[in-house]
Amino acid sequence: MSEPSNRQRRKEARPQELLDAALALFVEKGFAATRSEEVAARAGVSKGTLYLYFPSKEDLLKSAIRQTLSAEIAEGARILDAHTGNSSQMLVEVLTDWWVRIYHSPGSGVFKLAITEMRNFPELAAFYFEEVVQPGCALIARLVTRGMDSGEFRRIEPDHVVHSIVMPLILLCVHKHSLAACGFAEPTLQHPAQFIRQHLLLILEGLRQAQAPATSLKGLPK
Amino acid sequence: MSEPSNRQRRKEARPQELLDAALALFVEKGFAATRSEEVAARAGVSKGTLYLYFPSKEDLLKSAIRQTLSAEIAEGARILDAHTGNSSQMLVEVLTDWWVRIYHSPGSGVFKLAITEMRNFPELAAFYFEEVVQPGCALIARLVTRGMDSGEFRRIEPDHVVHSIVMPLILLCVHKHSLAACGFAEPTLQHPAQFIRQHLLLILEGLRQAQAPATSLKGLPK
Amino acid sequence: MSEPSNRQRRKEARPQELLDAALALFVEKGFAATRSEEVAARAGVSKGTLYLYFPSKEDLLKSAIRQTLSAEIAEGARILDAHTGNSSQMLVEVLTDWWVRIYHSPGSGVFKLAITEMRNFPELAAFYFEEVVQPGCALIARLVTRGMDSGEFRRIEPDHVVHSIVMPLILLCVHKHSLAACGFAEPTLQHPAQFIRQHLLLILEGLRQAQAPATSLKGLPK
Amino acid sequence: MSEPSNRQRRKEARPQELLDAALALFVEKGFAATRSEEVAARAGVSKGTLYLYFPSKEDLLKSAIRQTLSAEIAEGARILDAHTGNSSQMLVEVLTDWWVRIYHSPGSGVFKLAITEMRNFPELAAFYFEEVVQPGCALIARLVTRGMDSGEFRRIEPDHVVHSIVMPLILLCVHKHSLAACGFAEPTLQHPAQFIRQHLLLILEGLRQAQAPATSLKGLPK
DNA sequence: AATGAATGAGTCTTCATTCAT
DNA sequence: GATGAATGAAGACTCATTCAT
Repeated sequence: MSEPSNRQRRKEARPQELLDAALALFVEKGFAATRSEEVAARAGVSKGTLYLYFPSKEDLLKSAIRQTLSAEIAEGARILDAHTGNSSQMLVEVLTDWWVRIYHSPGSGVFKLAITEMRNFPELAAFYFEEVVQPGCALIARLVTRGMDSGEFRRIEPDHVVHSIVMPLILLCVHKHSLAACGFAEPTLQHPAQFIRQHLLLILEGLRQAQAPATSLKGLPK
Repeated sequence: MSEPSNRQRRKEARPQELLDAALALFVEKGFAATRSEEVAARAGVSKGTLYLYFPSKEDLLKSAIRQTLSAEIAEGARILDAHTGNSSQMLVEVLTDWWVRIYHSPGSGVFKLAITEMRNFPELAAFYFEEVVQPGCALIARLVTRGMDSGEFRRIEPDHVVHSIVMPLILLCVHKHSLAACGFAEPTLQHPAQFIRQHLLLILEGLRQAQAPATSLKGLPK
Repeated sequence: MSEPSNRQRRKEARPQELLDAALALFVEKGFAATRSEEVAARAGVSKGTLYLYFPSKEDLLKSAIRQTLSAEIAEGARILDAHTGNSSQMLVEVLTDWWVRIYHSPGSGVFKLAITEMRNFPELAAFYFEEVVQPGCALIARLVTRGMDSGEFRRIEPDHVVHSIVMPLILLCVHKHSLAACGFAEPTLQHPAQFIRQHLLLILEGLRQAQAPATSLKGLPK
Repeated sequence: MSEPSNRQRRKEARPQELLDAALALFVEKGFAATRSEEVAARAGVSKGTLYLYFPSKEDLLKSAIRQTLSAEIAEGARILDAHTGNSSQMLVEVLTDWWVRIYHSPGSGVFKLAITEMRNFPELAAFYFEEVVQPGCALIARLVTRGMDSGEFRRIEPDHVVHSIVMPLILLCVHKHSLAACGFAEPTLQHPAQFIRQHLLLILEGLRQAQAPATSLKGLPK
């Protein structure tokens, strides 16, 4: 019943504050180019304190990546599996909503970070592949397959389709932390929700049965 | 008729050898994590020699990026503009061939490198945007617009389409130097030519006029 | 009343310890030939610590020079201006005492150092000229002029006299850190106080009014 | 009788050209801060050529110092010993002429260089002491003693007098290559001949027998 | 003889990590 | 727990010297 003291609360929040700071800086500048003192400063503590919570800079990287994004992927799986609309709608509506959330979360940076640091830290590659890429792809593959099973989509190799769907979504996140962050935002990518939607609509059109009347999504006025 | 001496020949080849070595290592490990001595060693020379040809490590990075890829983009523009087939064919055939060449060239690494280092070196962002992104997008936009003008494609916002087309192509190159290089090759992405083709066919299907019979590409057996 | 901890005390003393070490080594070996690690070692710290207090070796040089000597010059001005004896006495007695103090202080090395490094660091030239040379010369010029005004000295161009007076004093300091430090001490210069005195007596004799009886300094037994 | 070819002439002149270049640069920047390639460039040859004539940079320094100045000192001794005027005249006239020649010769830089590098190269100290300092002082000591023997000068310790005479002359040369070279020329020292003369006149006055009428130098207008 | 490409030891400087306070 | 002074290994870059041409 006793309130945790302010200090107590700070203490418990520290690890997360440090991870947030680390993630932001690693995404921005890269692991090697980020000084651990910068991470501490951004989290509002001193250099020494960082080492009370994490044994090394490398450990900080791994924790930051591990902790972020996996949850978002899992959440996506839950939503999609819970959903019971037609597949076209799910493909466009649900996927857009889900990814817009990811886009605006700190997790969006993990794609860039993982790509960048993977080759220097092989454990990262394994983790990223197993915890992010595979579940993510499986998630979308399920969605696509369901649509084929229901007759909404043509029967083509689902794995190819999955990548046509997901790769722009990922690169959009990467773009946010590279070109866009440098002020070179492509106009098309400045409104992520719209871009994602249009992209998925185009894919949807490519997937649809030739004869099937486009009745599943009514009025997609932009 | 006099042969250039071996030493002479090496001297002229040195800058390119160093740039090649630098590009490969920077793409693999990142700029900050690559030691300049490693670059020299990979080019078969000593540390000091590197500095005979490039004034600093940073300069080496910029030169390596500048020199690669721009030519490939320009080449793509030439091919596409010279081509006079129907747009569907160009979208699938010509784009696939062009990108497969890029995928297998050292330039493929530049996408990853640019993404990674851009925020640390703003000049890189400007260069990459102006010399790679804009020409590349313009190239594809021309192709798409042409197809709309000829009645082959539906009239939708071309910029969105461009990104749906190109983003997987770019991420495929990035993938080559990240997950794939770590041994986590997604099966679908192991045969780039096939993946690109299937991706473009899916987009093509999404672009095509509803009533138009799919006769433009005869026999697309996989 | 609480004692500053040993660590605390060291921290405050560090900059001066480093400056002392730097001055000694730069005077001995020259700026370029002194390794920054040597400076640190002489101050009893490690390489890295040096850079906690000074941003660069060059900065260390400038600080070392700036900090030393100016105070001695100012002190000289104070003494002389406060003094109210006859000019002959001041010329010989006060000047000797003042310069003997300089000779035995670490500041004596600054003459050599400034001469040596000035051309590589133009700011040093400006500083040395304005803070050392000009005040020093002005000081002695005042003394000489006073003697002329009082009728003790002949009226001749004071600026020439100033240099005849001061140049041996300066070169004596330089000598301490060059030939003498190499073991080639000229016998005459081994007793700086005596040499200075004899030099100033000779100058005094050259300055004195022909008819003036040499009563101002009684008994100059050496 | 055959003219040496141009190439021949160059070849024979090379060592001296290199020594001149080396001396100028070492005096200006110091030994450690001068790159041997700079020396070669100033002499109009390539780096490699330097090493055809001198085995090392250090050797170049020693040769440059050894070769310069000793001759000037010897020449001074010859002139003075050959001269048969009264000592006052010699002190002022001959010494001024001699030193003005030194001041304007490249040898003037050797004083600064020797002072600067002596402690890093002990052989230099020995050489400089034996070949420059001692002969130079002996020369002036002879002059002074002669004047005492002839009754023109007071009998005081000649060694002190020697240094009062010579130290400003030396420092004047040092000044030429330090403050003056940096654009901070003291007005008094801008006309070396005048300064030297005035300095020597002042010393002369200090040396002269009290009762002796100043007839030895007639009309010393300025 | 002359050149200048190449070398690698040497130096400045940074920064992850430790530890006394 | 928190701090930040101290460390020293590591890395960018320089330059005296060599040697193939």
